[in-house]
Order: sequence, then C-alpha cells, then structure tokens
Amino acid sequence: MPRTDRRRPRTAPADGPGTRDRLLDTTAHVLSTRGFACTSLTEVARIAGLRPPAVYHYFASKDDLVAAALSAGQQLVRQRVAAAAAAAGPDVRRAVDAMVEAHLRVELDSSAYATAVTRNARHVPPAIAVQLGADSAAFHDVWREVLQRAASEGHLRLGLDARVARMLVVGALNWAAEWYTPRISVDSVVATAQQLVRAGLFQPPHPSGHP
Amino acid sequence: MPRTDRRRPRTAPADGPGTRDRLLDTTAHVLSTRGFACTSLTEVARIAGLRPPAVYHYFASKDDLVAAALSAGQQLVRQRVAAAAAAAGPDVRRAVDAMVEAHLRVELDSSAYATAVTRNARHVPPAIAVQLGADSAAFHDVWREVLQRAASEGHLRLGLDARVARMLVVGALNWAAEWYTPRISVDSVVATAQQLVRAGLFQPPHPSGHP
DNA sequence: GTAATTTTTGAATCTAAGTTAGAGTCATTT
DNA sequence: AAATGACTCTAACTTAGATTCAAAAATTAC
Repeated sequence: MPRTDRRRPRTAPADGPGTRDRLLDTTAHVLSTRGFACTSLTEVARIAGLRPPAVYHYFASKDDLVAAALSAGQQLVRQRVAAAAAAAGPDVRRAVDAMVEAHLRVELDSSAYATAVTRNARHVPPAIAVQLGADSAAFHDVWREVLQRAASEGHLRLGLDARVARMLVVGALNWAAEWYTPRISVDSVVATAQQLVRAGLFQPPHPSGHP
Repeated sequence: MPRTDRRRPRTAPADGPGTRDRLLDTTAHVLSTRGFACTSLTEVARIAGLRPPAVYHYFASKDDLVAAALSAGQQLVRQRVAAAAAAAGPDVRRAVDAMVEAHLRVELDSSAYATAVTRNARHVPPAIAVQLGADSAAFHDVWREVLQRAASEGHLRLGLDARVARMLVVGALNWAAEWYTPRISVDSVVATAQQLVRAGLFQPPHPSGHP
C-alpha cells in the first residue's frame, strides 16, 4: 500500500476556516452556562452549526473536546494572572492587588473559557481532571511564589498558614463566577476583593517609619 | 402458562425503616465525592444494597432524591452557622469567627451532606436548583444580618461593598470543600480562615481607648 | 477539467441510565 | 388461616447521548 503521505499539502493548515476554534468557543460557552452535567456533544455541535459526527474530525472524543476547552481556560487565567504579577514589580502588596484584579476580570468580564474552567474544573470525570492537573498546578505556582516572597519578607500576618490562605483566596475569586451578575459592576467586585485580600493577608503597614 | 413464577425466595427482604435515610446518606456521599455529573441513581441504589426500582418507593424521581439530599445539606449548614452566630452574643467579630468555624467544621469534618451541597448546589439542573433556592436564601440571610449589624455599628472597613464581601467570604468557605484533604488539620484551616476574614472585613481595632 | 484530500453528513450502533409494570416476600393484623 | 400493606425484586421499556462508518459534498491540487 503506497500511501501518498503527501497530505498536509500546502499553504494553510488542513483545518477548516476556524471550525475547530468555533467548537472550542461553543464548548466553553455551554460549559460556563449549563455546567458539565448538562453539556452534551450534540448540543455543542448544533450551536456550532454542525452535526455531531463532525466534531470527531477535530477531537477524538467528548472528553478530549471538554479537556481542550478547560485547559485553554486554565492557561488563559494563569497567563493573565502571571502577567499582572510580573508587571506589578517587586512590591508584593501591589502584586497581589494586580493578581486579584486580573483573575476577576478575566473570569467575570469577557472569557467564557475562564468561567468554564473555574466552574467545571472540579466537577469533571477523572480522565479529564488528570489532563487539567498540570495547568492547575502552574496557575497555583504563580500564587505560591508571590505569597512565599511575601512571607520571606515578613509581610504576611503571623500565624497564617500560607498554603491555606492561598487556597481560601483563590477560592473566593473562583467562586465569584457562581454569583456574579452584570448588575454588579466588575469594578466594585475588584475593589472589594482587593481590600479584603490585602487586609486579610498582610500585616498592617506601619504608619510611621521603618519596620 | 408463561412461567413458573416460583422463583427463588429472596432472602434479604424489607430493611424497612432506615432505608430511606440510607438512600439519602448514600446520595450525599456519592454527590460529595463524584459530583453530580457522575452520580447515577443506579450506583446510589447499588451502594445502598438495593436495585434501582426500589428507590422509587421512597422518592418520585432521581431529581427528587438529589434535591432532598442537597436540601438537607443546605439546611444543616444554615442551622449550624445560625446557631453559632446566636451563641456568640452581640460582638460581631466574635460572631463572624464563630460562623466561619461552624461553616468549615460542618463542611470539612463530618457531613457528606454539607460537602454535597457546597460542591453541587450550583451544578444541578434547573428543576432541582429551584427547590434549593429557599434553603440557600435562608443561609445567606444569616450572614447578611450579621454583616448588616457590623456595618451599622461602623465596624466594617470603609469602601467595602457588604454584599460583595459576603459573597467573597462565603465563596472562600465553600470552595474549601474542593481542596481540603485530611492531611491538613481542620483546626489550621479554621484558624487561618478566621484571621483572614476578620482582618479583611473589619476595621483594625483601636489599640488604645475608645473609637 | 479530473483526481485527491478535507470536511461534513445521514444513518445506524451501542451503551448507560431513568423509569414502569407486575409480581413475590415478609411481618403484622384480624 | 386469610388478608393486608410495606417493601423489594426481575424484566422490560424508553430515551438520550456518544460513537462508528460509509458515502456525499466541498475544497484544493495538478
């Protein structure tokens, strides 16, 4: 069988005009609104303007599709938060403020991917959860590093378990996707969350001179 | 004559009373570990030592069963938190400490019902979600009342949106069910959460005399 | 143009799960 | 002993949804 492995012929990649991306977008949207339990391949395909079998040209299975969408969401959140932390400079309080804002904005503002991952990452069958482990760990690394820096510089409140505090803060931010409605401005959520997190995490700044 | 309906006498007959509770326990357990998406009537029945149809003697449908378990969980959390708030007396800081502790202990310590509701309440089909609305609202009323008292007494940080702050705090507590493992002591989670919430929510106490 | 390849589909298969129907067992009552 | 009602079973029905597959449409290469 001489297979004419001359596939992948030429200019544009073999994919259709963004069909794959459209499927991912639709998946993220359905996941973020209906939740994993009520997300079906059939409905995703229908919304994307396709019949269910067409999905299998781009993804090996439903789990693959969902995992790809959630992974993209987790990476998006991590990138935004990491970028915000990096841009904030050496001041850890400023860094935490920036990370809180970045997390909330990407989660509440625009991206169905971000909402999809925060709402569904922990409610997904094991096969998918495993694939998300690395992405999730990378995201937590960003927070861990900043809080470790804060601890070593003596800014954290005494008696605060840094790991537990991190999980609580991330939890508060993640849970926002469950209750946020556009009737509340994102700005006010950001402002309140920043105040809460900063005051909760850090030693009160010394009003007078040195430590 | 179709068949000799003299099949074998089933040995394990009526467990009678307690079966309904056992079904609820099992449902709460499966919900809290696998999540709603992976919870099936069939498996719940099997773990409870029954065949699926037997469930219908106690509950009208799968939705009914799940709603009953989640409702019980939500009421349990509300009762514990309300009792803690009531027992704490007039000091709002003390009340918030007590509510944080009560919430975390019932969620992390013993009750599969509490974990089930915090993990699944927002990931359930609309028919069930509606039934949970009242329970959830009653729970939030407890927090709302205490924070309103704190605000009217001038203890809350300035510029803090009380509603947003409440949702963030409750979110941090709820999310704990997602990451907690027995390797961490509940005590340390409680202590860190109390510190975080109290410092985040309240004006720093005046070290010297009066306000 | 035709051939090759990519993309999509209709139709069928397969599986898991919720549900219904009807009958059997048991403890208790009368 | 007969009757009743509570409880559970087996068997079958039904549906929804994921998946497979061969073939049609659309696109691209030559």
